[in-house]
Amino acid sequence: MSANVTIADVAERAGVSQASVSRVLNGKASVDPEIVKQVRRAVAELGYTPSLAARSLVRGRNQTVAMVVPDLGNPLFQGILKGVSVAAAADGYRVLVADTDEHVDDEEATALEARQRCDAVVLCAPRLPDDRLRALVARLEPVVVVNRRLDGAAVPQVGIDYARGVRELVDHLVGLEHRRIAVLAGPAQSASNAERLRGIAEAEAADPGLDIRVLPCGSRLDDGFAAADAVEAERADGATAVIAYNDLVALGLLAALRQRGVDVPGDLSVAGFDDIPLAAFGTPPLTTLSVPRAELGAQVWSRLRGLIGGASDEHELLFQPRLEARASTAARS
Amino acid sequence: MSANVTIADVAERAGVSQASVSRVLNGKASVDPEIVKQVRRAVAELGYTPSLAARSLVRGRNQTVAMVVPDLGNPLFQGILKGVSVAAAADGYRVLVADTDEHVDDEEATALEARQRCDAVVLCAPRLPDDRLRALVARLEPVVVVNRRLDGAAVPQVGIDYARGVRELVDHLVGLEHRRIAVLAGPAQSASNAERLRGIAEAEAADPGLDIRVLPCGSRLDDGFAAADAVEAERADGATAVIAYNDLVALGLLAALRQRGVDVPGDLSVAGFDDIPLAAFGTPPLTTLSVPRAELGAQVWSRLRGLIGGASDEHELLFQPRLEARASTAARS
DNA sequence: CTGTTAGCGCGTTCAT
DNA sequence: ATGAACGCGCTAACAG
Repeated sequence: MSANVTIADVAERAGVSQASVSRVLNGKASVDPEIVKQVRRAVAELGYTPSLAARSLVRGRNQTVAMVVPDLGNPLFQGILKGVSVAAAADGYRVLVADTDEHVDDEEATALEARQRCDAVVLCAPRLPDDRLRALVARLEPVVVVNRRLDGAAVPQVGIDYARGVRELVDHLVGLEHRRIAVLAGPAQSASNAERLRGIAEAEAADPGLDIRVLPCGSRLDDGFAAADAVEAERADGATAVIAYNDLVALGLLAALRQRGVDVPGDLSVAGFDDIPLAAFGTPPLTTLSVPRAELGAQVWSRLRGLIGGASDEHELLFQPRLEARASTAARS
Repeated sequence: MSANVTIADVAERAGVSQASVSRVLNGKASVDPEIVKQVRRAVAELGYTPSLAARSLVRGRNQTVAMVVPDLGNPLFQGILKGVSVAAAADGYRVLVADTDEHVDDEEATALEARQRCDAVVLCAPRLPDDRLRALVARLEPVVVVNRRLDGAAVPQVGIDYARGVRELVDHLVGLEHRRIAVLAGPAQSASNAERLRGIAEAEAADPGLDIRVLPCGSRLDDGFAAADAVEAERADGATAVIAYNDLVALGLLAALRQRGVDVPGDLSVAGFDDIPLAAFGTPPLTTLSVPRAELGAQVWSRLRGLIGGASDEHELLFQPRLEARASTAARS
């Protein structure tokens, strides 16, 4: 039905010109009420639907934006995607996902290719080196950079204040009498990892009584699971708490520790980051830093829409994570 | 740069006709090697990129497919999305996500709208009544239906054999001496829930010694958490094992049970469905039925590609879930 | 307020 | 093998 019906068919059926049909469809100029009625009727009878392809060609717009992520398996990006997705949908936009599958070197090509199909892009590229990212962003143009700060680029950025969050977490732990803390670091090139580490360094500098050791780890469940040996070594060495790169890592660690008979938080306190849905249902429920993923996604869309509309915006929006103290952290015994 | 360079610019620069440029770009007809060289050079110098909008208009194709899901937060759909996404990417296709956010009544409109933007659609609509789904599918045409069977529609379907899987699970439990089993049902209108229930009924019919009670529940973490009271009542009544609708529900239940001091699997065995990444890291590790989400996604793409290419295919592909016996189920004590 | 005309950028006949 | 011309379906000038 609606398949091959064109605006010409509607025009003919309604006995008017294509232009008039176009006008009533887009509500541009004012049209004689009688014609409007005719057109609407013809549209309904024919089951006409405008060709988005043709519309895209002439308008130079798709009503589609791309979201480039390193890994859709990461709950953080899932949440942001969902947030962007529903916010964009409310404005008649759809989102195309491009998962680079952690292949940093494909990121530029993927993003560029995605941009071609869309009016703008939401870029999550935590691993891409600064200079390459800056260059990329310039070619992507209507773009908002998510979850990493980028100086010297006239592009809106929305992210999470990891440094401040992690300091809050350290304070929480210190309040519970912990002094020797192990930190499970994320992927080495990850920007948000660097931010966390910066926060750690600041916390250490502010409180000389602190002894924090950073252990290389990763960003996924199994990374956390595999870090158990190293964590145990730290514990033998006096560590009483660990801050994991994110909740996935924390949950993986929790599983490995339980398997080893280590009691959390009795023997060791563990904290994560992100407050993924499962965090509250962990064993024990995980202390973590909550970030409003959906809200963040909505803000991303809001900025993107502005850019698409021709606005310029190079502000940075930093969400403050909120400490969610749960049972996995407790006073040092 | 590459922005407003058109094929005409390339043609002029190369001193040939647009048609020739088009030919070398698409490798359609054979072209003089010399011209090929000229064109390639011009393309490179100008940084020309074909307009996908124009191409879409003339070809009637997007190189984009839509995936409609009820909830992106569900790990099952995430996995399938990823599978479809990478498989499609290998063929130069991208995928558009349309999350209906569990609003069954928007499903048709959303799917139709998505279809307009794309060459085909992957439809996950577990709640839509059969007749509406059949009607919808006809209008979506190149479409593959995921995770639910649909009789009387000439459309490929790929899903999971929930009925058989759940019987396998029951067998597993029976092998562990369980006879009184509670089942936490999923959303009432969910097709895959019905399949599971069918499996349960078959298992019961085959083994008169079995006593299985179905409890209404849901599909999410908190549904499982909230079901703890009902489960405890069943346990008081003699139930020694529970089969949850999916892993999320099982994990939620596990958390609630732990909170109540119920030992799993000592006091009660618990099993889930889907084998989401976190299942193996649960406390205790969750016995579940593993479904190859990525592989399933790849198969979905393979079928979809066939349809786009004009093939017809109305076969049903049913993946057999594999039992993943872990610590959450044990012999009745 | 309406219809006519001219593109948007590309693929594709149809001659040559 | 190549180029000229047309059309995909729509919107936006421009007249009237």
